[in-house]
Amino acid sequence: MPELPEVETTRRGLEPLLIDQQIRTAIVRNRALRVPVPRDLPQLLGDAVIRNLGRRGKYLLIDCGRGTLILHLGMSGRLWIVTGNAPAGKHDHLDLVLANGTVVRLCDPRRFGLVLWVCGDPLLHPLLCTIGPEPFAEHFDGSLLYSATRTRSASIKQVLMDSRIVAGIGNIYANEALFRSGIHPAMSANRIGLKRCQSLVTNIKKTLQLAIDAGGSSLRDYVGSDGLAGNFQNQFMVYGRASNPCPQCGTPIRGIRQGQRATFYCPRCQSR
DNA sequence: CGCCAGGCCTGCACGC
DNA sequence: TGCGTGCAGGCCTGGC
Repeated sequence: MPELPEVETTRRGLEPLLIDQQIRTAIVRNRALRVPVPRDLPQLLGDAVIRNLGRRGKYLLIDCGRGTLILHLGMSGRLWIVTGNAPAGKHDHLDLVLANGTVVRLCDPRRFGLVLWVCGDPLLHPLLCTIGPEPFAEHFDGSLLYSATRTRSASIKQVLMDSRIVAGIGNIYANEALFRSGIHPAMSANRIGLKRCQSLVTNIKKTLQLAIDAGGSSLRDYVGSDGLAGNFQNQFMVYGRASNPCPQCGTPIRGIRQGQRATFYCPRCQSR
């Protein structure tokens, strides 16, 4: 589920509650995520003080001084603050218990997420060191996307979802940004000119920002750290809207598949 | 029952 | 030879 806007919404929601707080312990109920949760997480985290809450692409980075807890929410993960004494459910695999009593809970029904502990620079971890520019970085601009795509004959949509090109863009936001730029998702990336790359970067930033402003998108199970659903799904132009009218021209939105993933576009507004 | 779902890694066959 | 590419499959549960 979570793409960059949902992870960022989670980060912002948790930040004020976690910064400078001491961790009492971690409760691991199920280690069987995509990568096994470290067995000794309670010892690694116990008494650590959270210095900073960061994000790289779709990864959440909890800086504990002596090391960093890296979380990825996979398709169905969610981090939330336990209110009251809510008993752990079937898919609540991990709790971080703070010294002040606050409990941060990781729920991930499909278990595609992961929890890692790294010492030293977390950005050097093999899973993070190949990630491309953050979409909001100033240096991520049209000319960078243009040069990064010259050798890529794959479709622009699949290239946008390649984290080595740009961080954090998944299926929803690739579809939405391409619509906003009027680019056909099946167009070969290396056939897109500089002007359109510039437009695409502008619309990637714009779409992600609008989604963050809306608290992310809530499909199926996603809710933010405060338990509230985001509502960017109400602003989807094309995603999930096959055969509904294009918001710009009224032509029915077309749904196709690209590399096992659902793609949605307007056949009139988006050209090759 | 089969199919679908927001992620991402691996391995394979293929063509240049 | 060695890329990049396009697939398929795997990791899981739940909803329709």
